[in-house]
Amino acid sequence: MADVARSASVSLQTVSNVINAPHLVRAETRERVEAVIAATGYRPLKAAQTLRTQRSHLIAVIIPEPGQWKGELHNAFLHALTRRAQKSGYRILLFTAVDDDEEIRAYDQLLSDYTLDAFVLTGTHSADRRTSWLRRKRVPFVTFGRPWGTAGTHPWVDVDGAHGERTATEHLIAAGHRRIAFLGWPEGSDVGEDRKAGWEQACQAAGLPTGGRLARLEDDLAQGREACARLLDSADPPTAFVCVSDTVALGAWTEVTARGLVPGRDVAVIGFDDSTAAAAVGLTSVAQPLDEVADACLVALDRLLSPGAGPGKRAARARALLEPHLVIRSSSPSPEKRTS
Amino acid sequence: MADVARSASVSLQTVSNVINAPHLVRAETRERVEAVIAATGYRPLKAAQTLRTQRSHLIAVIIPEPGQWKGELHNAFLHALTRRAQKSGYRILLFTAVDDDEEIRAYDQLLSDYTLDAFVLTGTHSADRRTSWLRRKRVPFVTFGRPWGTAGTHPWVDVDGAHGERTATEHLIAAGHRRIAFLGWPEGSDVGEDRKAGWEQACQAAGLPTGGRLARLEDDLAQGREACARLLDSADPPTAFVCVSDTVALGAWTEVTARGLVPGRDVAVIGFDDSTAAAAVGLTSVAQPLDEVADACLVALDRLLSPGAGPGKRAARARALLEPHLVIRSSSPSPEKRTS
DNA sequence: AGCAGTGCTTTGAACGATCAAATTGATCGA
DNA sequence: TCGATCAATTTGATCGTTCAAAGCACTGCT
Repeated sequence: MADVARSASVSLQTVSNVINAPHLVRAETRERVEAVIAATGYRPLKAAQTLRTQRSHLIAVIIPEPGQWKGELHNAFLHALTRRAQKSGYRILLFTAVDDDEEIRAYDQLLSDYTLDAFVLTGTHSADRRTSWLRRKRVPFVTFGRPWGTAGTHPWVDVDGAHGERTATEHLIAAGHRRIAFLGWPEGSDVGEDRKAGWEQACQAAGLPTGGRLARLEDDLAQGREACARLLDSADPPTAFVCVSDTVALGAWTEVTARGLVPGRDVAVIGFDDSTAAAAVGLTSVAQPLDEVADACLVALDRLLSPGAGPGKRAARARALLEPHLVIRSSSPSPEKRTS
Repeated sequence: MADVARSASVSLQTVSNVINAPHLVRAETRERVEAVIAATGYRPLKAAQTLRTQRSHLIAVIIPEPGQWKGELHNAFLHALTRRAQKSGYRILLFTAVDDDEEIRAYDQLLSDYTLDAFVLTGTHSADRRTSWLRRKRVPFVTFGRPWGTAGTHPWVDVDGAHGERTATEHLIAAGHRRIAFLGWPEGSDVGEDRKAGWEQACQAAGLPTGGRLARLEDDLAQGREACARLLDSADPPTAFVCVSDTVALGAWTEVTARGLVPGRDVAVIGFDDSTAAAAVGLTSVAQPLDEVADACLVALDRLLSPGAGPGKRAARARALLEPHLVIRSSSPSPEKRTS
């Protein structure tokens, strides 16, 4: 910076102003300084800025144990977030933790070591200790996931699971399906119940019964296959399966295939999350708009971190409920067939 | 830090010494300072240390486009790396790039903004511009992946793919298989050829022919399934398939299942990478020891970053070729059957 | 007594940036 | 002509830490 100042015959502060408050500098001077900056490739050192301003431009995000919180989705989210953050001059810092308490301890460490600007949390659930801890410490954060059942609210971004499953179910109904089953998770999962509700809503709106068409199982391929088999062997077998996840849907897909039936022609199957496995076997799936999620997260953080967002006034609280979209593949009717 | 110094009635420098060079401080004094540190929970600010020492304790790693370089594996690697780095007081910083040139530009940005300690590269290939660029800039780095065909060497860690496939093939031979096929990638992939070589070695050692038992295809489930079908329909069908990846293996698994055959009983299938999909369907697979890889990466970096590793003397160059291990599931003979 | 050596601790400067306040030079109305 | 106002720029202090050099007791040797 001293070099730039000398070359442009101005003081250090003027160089700083050209970068951080260009309106304070006369156009002529500014251009001269900018030319030198461009010529030398000067970029301010984050460490020095951080020391002075208490801003690191770092955002910490957890990287979960592989296999937890559906690794592939989190991975895609991390990617989208990293890309989007980069565009706003932020960077993503990783950390690990096996449970919420360890995660809180990780927050504490990160905050005292690095001078973090914010956190992005994933996998929120009811009575989430993490959000209350962060709120108490007045640390800016956004969650990917609604504050399920929690009273205190905070900026969040989420994907409307109910809307996704409703769309999936309506897609099947439009193609003539009348006996549509739902393969869901056990009770107690906020996300799971939300997705189930979408299926119910669509069925009820079309006057289709849901009784006896709901199976609850762990997020496991084998259990999905088994549940699918059970329903297919029942007195009144469904012609379509809407599933709470791709894992479960792939189980159903496997069972259908193993019976010599063709998914999409004989029995329809729809999953959730649009995993690579779904794409590989041609499974129709509800895709989360992760780029939009990442975008909304950073917009919320920008608002939180920009001056004016003091702890006193919490202006427009950012909440974004985004709509997923259906990726139609061979395991469900193609849109053209919607002639019924 | 000033608070600690005052409470312990010592100077700032002594507090610093207690933390960074305890041997310089008298035991009595040290204990007094340590007590105050413990009581106040003081931790030095990274930003200030970085400014002074030019060390950020930050390691940058790419997070690839989802679907590239087999996302799930990279994700698991990132997790292992994050955990291991945390243990050594380092943190992982993410960045994205779509190709090598953009990646190099990202290096440049990261280096001038943050004061990075090192990079960890993945997916090395022959004539890799990234490694030469980093070497030229004298930036410390380790690669997960051998410097395929490159003359200049640098610290690297890799998994012995040939050893993995050899082990897989020997496992099948020990169980009595004599007609073992290999589903591999097209020529030109260093990793692919390495894995193929393992299968060849095992076959040759056992006097089994490999001619006509090799299929080359893209890393795609459908192509894996197709190649499997072609071989099964040939005049001399194989009884077992060793595959270059889980994706391909799952294709073969699907084809076997669709024919009403039972994987592991009628036809054996073995994949590579031990993905969650493999675990879900019970596919035997070669697992990369990612914890060990992460460990070796950090050991190498520690050596690179510790004093004494000046650019002049490059003491013991770190290279680690780690052995993967076979995770035996239902799609291949169980070890007990090894009675033949 | 004087001087070098050793062990422990303190002092002053520096890392690279920004903030707050001071300075300079115009412009302008009274 | 003089002070007031305003825009553009500079000066001095500061963020929290570590480095380099110095200071201060002792000890031991001559």
